[in-house]
Parts: sequence; C-alpha cells; structure tokens
Amino acid sequence: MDTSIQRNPVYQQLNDRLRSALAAEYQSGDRFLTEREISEKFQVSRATANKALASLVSEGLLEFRRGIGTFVRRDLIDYDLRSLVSFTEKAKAAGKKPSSTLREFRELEAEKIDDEIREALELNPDDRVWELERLRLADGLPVILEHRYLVHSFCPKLTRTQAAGSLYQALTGPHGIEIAGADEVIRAVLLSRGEASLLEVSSRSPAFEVTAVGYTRDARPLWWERTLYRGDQYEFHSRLGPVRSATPARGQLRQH
Amino acid sequence: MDTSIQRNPVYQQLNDRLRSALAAEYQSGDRFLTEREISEKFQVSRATANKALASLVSEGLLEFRRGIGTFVRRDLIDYDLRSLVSFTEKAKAAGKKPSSTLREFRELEAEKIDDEIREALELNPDDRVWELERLRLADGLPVILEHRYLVHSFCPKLTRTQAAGSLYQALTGPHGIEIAGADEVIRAVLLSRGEASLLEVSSRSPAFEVTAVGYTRDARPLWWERTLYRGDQYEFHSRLGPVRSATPARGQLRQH
DNA sequence: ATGGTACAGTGGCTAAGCCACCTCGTCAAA
DNA sequence: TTTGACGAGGTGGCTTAGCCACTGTACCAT
Repeated sequence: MDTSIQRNPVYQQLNDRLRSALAAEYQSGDRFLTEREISEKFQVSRATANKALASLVSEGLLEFRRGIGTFVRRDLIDYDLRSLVSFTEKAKAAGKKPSSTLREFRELEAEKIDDEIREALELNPDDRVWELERLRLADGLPVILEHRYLVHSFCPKLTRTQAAGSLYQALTGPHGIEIAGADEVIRAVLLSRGEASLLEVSSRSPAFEVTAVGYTRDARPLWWERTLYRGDQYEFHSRLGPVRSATPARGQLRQH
Repeated sequence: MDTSIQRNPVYQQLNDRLRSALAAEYQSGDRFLTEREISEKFQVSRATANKALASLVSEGLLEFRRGIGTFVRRDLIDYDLRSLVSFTEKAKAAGKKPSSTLREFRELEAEKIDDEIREALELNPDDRVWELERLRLADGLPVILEHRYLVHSFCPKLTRTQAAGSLYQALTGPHGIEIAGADEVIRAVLLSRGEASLLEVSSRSPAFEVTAVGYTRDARPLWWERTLYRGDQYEFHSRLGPVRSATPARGQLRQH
C-alpha cells in the first residue's frame, strides 16, 4: 500500500538534509548537488541520483534547470511555513499594512491550561507554557484575534518584543526551531460579544475559528492556537481534484 | 519555474490514458502496463518508462509492487472526486444515513442567470443550463443546502431521478463526463431566515458558504455551485506545511 | 496432501555513453 | 572600446545492456 514512500537511501539523506536545513545551509536559489556529484558521493548510479532528485523536485523542494543544474526552492516552503504562523506575510500579499497588538503575554504552568490542550501539547502538569493573545490589524482594521500557547522549553528566552512581532522569525531564528507544519480544524462560528468588540464588528457576526497544533520537524508539538478570522474579511481557497498540486487551502484576506 | 511538469511524452500519454479512463477501461487494482511493455510500445528505454510510471505513482494514480508489477489505484481518485460532488459518500464515511430533497429542478436559458456565473461557466446568453436546488440530510437532519447550475450541453438528458440522487454518478456514468476537479472558495456567513428555516437552525446561524466551479478533464467548466454547510455540523480540516501529502482540506461531518 | 524447488516475470539499480541545452570565457570584427 | 560569434565544459535527459532481489506459479519428490 506504499504509494510513494522512497526507500531509496539517497532520497532519504538528501531529504533530511534539505528539510533540516530550513534555517541554514541552503538559501533559496542555491545550487544543489549535481547528479554526478551525488552518484559519486553516495556511490550510486546517476539514474538513482536523478530519481532521488526527481522526487524532491515533485515535492517542491528542488527545481531542475536543464543544462544548468538543480536548485533549492526554499522560498515556497518558507512562504508556506511563514503563512502558518505569520499574519504579516499574508497581509502584505493582500497589499495591506499589517500591525499587531499584544494583549496578553505571560508564562504559566501547564496545569492551569485546559486538559485537552495540555494533552495536545504532550505536556506534564509541571511543564511551562507561554500564553499569548494578539490582535492583528490590516491597514488599521482588526481582522484576526489569536490565542496561542507555546511550549516554554522550546523558546525559554522569548521576549515581549519578539512576541509582539513575527513569532515565526523569533522561533526559527534565535531559538533555531524547525517548524514542520500544523494540523488545522476550521469551523464557522459566531463571535461572542467580547470577541466581536475587539474585532470591531457587531456582536454575533460570523467568523472562521481555526484551531491548530503546530509541530517541529521531529514531530513534537510546539504550539496550540485558537484563532478567529473576521468572516467579512477572510476567505479560504482550495483546488480539489486528482491533480495534487501545491495549493492546499489557505486563508486569504479578501481583496475587493 | 516549472517544478514538476513532465515533458516526457510517455508520461503524458499514460497520464491521459489513466485520467480519461476514470469511468472505464481501468478498474482499481488492475495490472497496469509493465516497464518492459511500455519501453517496447513507446520505443523508449526502460529507465524512461520507469520515470513516467514513478511520476504517476507519486501522483497517486498507480502503485508499484516490486516483483509483481504496477497497479491502478482508481479507488483513491474516485473517492476524491466523489467527495467533490457527492454528499452521499461523506455522510456515509461519518456513519450517517444520507438522504436528499430535490427542491428545484428545471432547465433555463443562460441569459436568466447571473452574469458572473454565466461568465464562470463560459456560456453564451442563448445556451442552456440546469438549475438544481437540493437539501441534503444526514440521519434525517438537514445539513447542506445546495444551489447548482449545470451546463446543459454536457448532460442534456438529465432526469429528475438522477438529479435527486447521485449527481456524480449521473455525470460520470451515462453522460460519460470526466470530472477533473473544482475551484472552491469557502466563506463564513450568516444564514438568511429562509436558509436557516430550511436547515432547521435558528435565523442568523453561522455557516460555511462554499462557492465552487467544477471542471471537466479538458478544463471546461461543468457546473457552478453555492452550497451552505451548517456551521454546527461541519468542520474543515487541513494539514499544512512542507510535506505535500495527499490530504487537502475537505469538509467533514462532525462526529461528536 | 504437503512442501520444496526451479523458473520466468517483475521492478530496482548499475554502468557507460550520447545528446540537447546552458553558461562563460575567448577572440575577432565593428 | 564595444559587440557578437564561437567553442569548451558542465548540466540534466535519455538510451542501451545487463545484473540483482523479489514474487508468484507450476512442477516434482516426499
């Protein structure tokens, strides 16, 4: 039943090398190893080297350029990852000026948070977490209300300034964390009066509620979040069908 | 900038053959052509044949079994496609008994429908469309309200019975249409009084509004739909990150 | 009936090599 | 000095020929 699992050890090693180097070693656009280099270094044939590369190309990690070489495509991945955590990029992409208000920033014991969340984060009651609440604005208009718990051990030195800015940058930069992805559940909900007031819409307005758990590259939970997106400002796009392209659903600021 | 576009003509032909045969020729689990057959038939090397097959495997269309052969995986694709059009499968998957009420079923001129929709369907004013409105129930509970326009020329002989049942089956079966996918936009909205009453929720309840255009394999628009999902019954899941797996976002009936 | 064995067919992979394509330096002409 | 033609060397694309590991089957001895 294995469809595309590459047992090819060359693929495995190159894959690890690329994915573990999210924060360093390879920049987007860098030349990658050539087929001939790989075949020599790993003592495999060029065909096998090509096959390993082809898999990585189809996963979007590399790009073939005939007659030139194979190149790293960190930009796309970066974009995907950034958009997981960072509202900033999405807003810019929609041509809006992003800003942020840090409404809550404190450290607390895991025993004080919801059991369900603590379990999702695989924490013991005496572990610690960061609690953040941020209101995010596009062109001064509040559009996202975000509540997030971060596993403290991953980023013990998180500062208020970092928390108010790009969390993605703070995590992947100084703390050297490699974010792998997130599991999301998207629901349609009504905003409570408090939420509505913060988002400056009338009470009981529709909104997207995204509950997500983010993971590091070695599959350890890194954060839990519940984020509310103003329904009148956000829409999700997806392209379904047998063509498994590189465009999963993603929230976008409306551009009307 | 082409990441994984296969210029390989063998890949192209095999791909066409597999995708166009969604309704016939290949059953799930069937043996596909062997590398040696392909290399002979297309006058290419076995390595090239393997590369073409490997691409199709990574797309989920085929499955390699070492020492045995290559096999067709129609089931997965079918499932994806069915879930595009067919509420029935999703409901069954959630362990609910699906049923349906056909509230509207008529033929009308394209000039009478919204300009935006007519353009999305690439129709002239004197073309014809089917208009359908269906209320879909899970275990007797109304959960989806669906409004759909179908391009008449694709399925001129659509019957009321077919429209009330599985549209996917009616389109891909008798009419031999090959559905390729759909572009969707998902919004969070409030239900109008009429919609809420049909879905048996209180007025101004939250809901997902999915607006989608479905396409045939040759990229011609086949339908336009606006579908409302009860917010208290549906949630969307997605797994984001650099691992481009085969799990795009898809609405699911909650199973609480 | 059972179990071992040889065989033929499969995809996985290697090896050596030609081709089309691209970059970049060189060198001649303007 | 600038421009353009040319070619060397490197790249991925693909071929050819062949061995290997794995699988199912048919056969045969027990």
